[in-house]
Amino acid sequence: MDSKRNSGLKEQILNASRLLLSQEGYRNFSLRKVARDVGVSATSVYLHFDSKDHLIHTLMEESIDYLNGKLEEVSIRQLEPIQKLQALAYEYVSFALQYPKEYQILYMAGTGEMARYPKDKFRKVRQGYEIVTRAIEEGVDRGLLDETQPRITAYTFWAQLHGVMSVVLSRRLDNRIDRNEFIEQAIDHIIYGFHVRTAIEAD
Amino acid sequence: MDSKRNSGLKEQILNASRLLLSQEGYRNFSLRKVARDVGVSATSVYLHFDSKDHLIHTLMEESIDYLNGKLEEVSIRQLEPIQKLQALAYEYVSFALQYPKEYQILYMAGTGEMARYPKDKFRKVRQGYEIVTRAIEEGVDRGLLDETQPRITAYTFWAQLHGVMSVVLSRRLDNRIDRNEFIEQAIDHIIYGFHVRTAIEAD
DNA sequence: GGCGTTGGTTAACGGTGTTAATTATTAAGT
DNA sequence: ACTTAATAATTAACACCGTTAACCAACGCC
Repeated sequence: MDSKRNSGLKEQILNASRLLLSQEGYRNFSLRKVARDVGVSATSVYLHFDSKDHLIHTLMEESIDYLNGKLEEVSIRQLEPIQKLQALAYEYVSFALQYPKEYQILYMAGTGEMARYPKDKFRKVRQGYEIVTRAIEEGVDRGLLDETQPRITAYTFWAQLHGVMSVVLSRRLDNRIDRNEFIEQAIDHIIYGFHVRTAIEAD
Repeated sequence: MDSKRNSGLKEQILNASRLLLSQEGYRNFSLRKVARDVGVSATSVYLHFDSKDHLIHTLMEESIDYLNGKLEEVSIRQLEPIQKLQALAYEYVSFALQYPKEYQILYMAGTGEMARYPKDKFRKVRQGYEIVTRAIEEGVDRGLLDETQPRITAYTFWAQLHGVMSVVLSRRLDNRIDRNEFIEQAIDHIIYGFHVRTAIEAD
């Protein structure tokens, strides 16, 4: 009925979903609302997505791909391992702050949505871990870090960051605390916790 | 129809809810299922709870109270600040591992449920932070820790722990990694990340 | 013309939270 | 013992949800 017959309905659905999901959360997110927002019948969503889950997972995958790209960019920069880890942390934080809708969709997901996330796409989820693991291994090789199991450390690193941003974005942060200061100190703590020998001796 | 007419229906509802919620997640949790499980009509739930949210929040509050109690116990023990922080961390982890159902209900909650959590009950949520903050302040006073803003550090501490357990319990942990080893190392990192003075010099 | 393919529709099914009206059961008062 | 009030539970209904099936309209192609 519009000028063009199908001016990227799929994209329209994704945009409306992104907005609705971040605004009203998973609980109040419904296909029928999405359909209403884009001015189309509810069942039309099924022309582009197999299910509500498929739609949500598409949204998640978008963000994962974007974030992975950003991390990869940082990863190939010629940086000292410690600075690289720091840069990775800030890149992650930047994504969360710059695209809160997208990040929230990811981090609001909770166990439920994650459990239903298709297994064959978990490769991408792991990609972030791989990048961090490589940076840590590099640090270990150069004698800057004393981590016996870089893979575990990578998980710890990621988990801590996730926890930090989870607190920041869910209003659980005491409002007497400045957000940026909190983030800076948190990242500082996380990096400092990685047994950085030279940093201590050099200071 | 049973022997006793109402043998703690409220408690039965809570038990069934705990189970269902942890097993099927928030997504597939429904009052009607709960009602069916306890063998009662769906609307009977409303005799004891104002809404689905109220039921869920009651469950959350239970766990928060329990955990706060455990943390308080640790807190009044006569321990050196560093050991106290470590003990608090392990208490938190123990709760998560010993009562995974309850912990999952809390940590699966995500932003949505948390946003709807009644404001006047957030005092209790903060209690955990207060306990950690006190421990850190004690460490600072005794010259054991070098933290300029204990409150921020407390939030960091908590956030990191949350992140770690979030990874552990949501199967996002690579299965080549031993769970306990991961947890130990993570806590080690977290504590070590707190600029610990004597620990470095004494070692 | 006829034909299938694409992009969309409406109708319907079983399930959901929640409310209103209704019935059974218990406790109290006199 | 009989009435009254409160309590505990029920059934019926509403509006919404994800999903499926059946249908319809426009287009390209022969």
